[in-house]
Amino acid sequence: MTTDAFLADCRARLAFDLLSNTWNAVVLWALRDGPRRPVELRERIGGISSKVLTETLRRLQFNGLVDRQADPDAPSRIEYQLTALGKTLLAPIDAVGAWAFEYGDEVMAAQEAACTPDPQSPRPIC
Amino acid sequence: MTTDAFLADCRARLAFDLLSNTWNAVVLWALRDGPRRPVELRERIGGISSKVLTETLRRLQFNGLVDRQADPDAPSRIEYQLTALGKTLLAPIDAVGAWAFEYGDEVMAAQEAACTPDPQSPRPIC
DNA sequence: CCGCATCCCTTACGATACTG
DNA sequence: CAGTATCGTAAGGGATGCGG
Repeated sequence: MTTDAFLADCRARLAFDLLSNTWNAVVLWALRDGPRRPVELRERIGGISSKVLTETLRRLQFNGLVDRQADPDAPSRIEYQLTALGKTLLAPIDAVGAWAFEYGDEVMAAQEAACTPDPQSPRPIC
Repeated sequence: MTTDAFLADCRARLAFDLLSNTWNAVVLWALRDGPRRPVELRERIGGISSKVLTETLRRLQFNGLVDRQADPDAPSRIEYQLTALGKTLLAPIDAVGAWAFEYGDEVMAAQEAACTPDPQSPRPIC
């Protein structure tokens, strides 16, 4: 792959920007099984306000990852679903999620260790 | 994998938090080939200020992904390198980067399309 | 060169309340 | 239920300058 060039302002930054916020990846993931209504998404996800969910969906829509559709019979019934492009992002997201499951404990352990620091090391963040 | 549970406040969020800022992934990537001094990192990366780089490295250090070492001979010569844990994150990062190389064009195309909108669709972000 | 201290700005995010 | 409008806070990030 030798994606070394993605430093500076290479194209790969684009994907990191897509994942550089709290909710994009989570919402994409919540849509993995098929179309979902906003209220369903909020239930599945938990802890996301209506406003932020809408913002996130607009952002994903803007980037071509998500599609918005109103039920022809009941136009107030809205559904969102992944586009073909959006589905292709599930694999990388899954890779990140799988990593977390495997190494999440180590990260938390490191955080705790950093909070009871060896006094002579350059001070940690905490 | 069925990481469906990572919605709500599951552990998988941990990894997304790690990648939920502009520079963490980029700096990790810049360290992939071995130890680097801050000045080297800034050259490789481009567009990152000294202050922000330091903050980022502290953050990564705090999460156990990066290690800071001073040259015993010249203590003002500092080097950072990936920890074993940090190296394991390279694979998921690579997955994201590879995705960007493959689909980045489509994202940019979608962005442009959203900026010259079909007037009757729910307004895009722009 | 390292990295800390300031200052300032922008934006994400959250809570709440309100309209169709 | 879907979405918007406000308001407020917190944090990321950029620019600059200083001290070790």
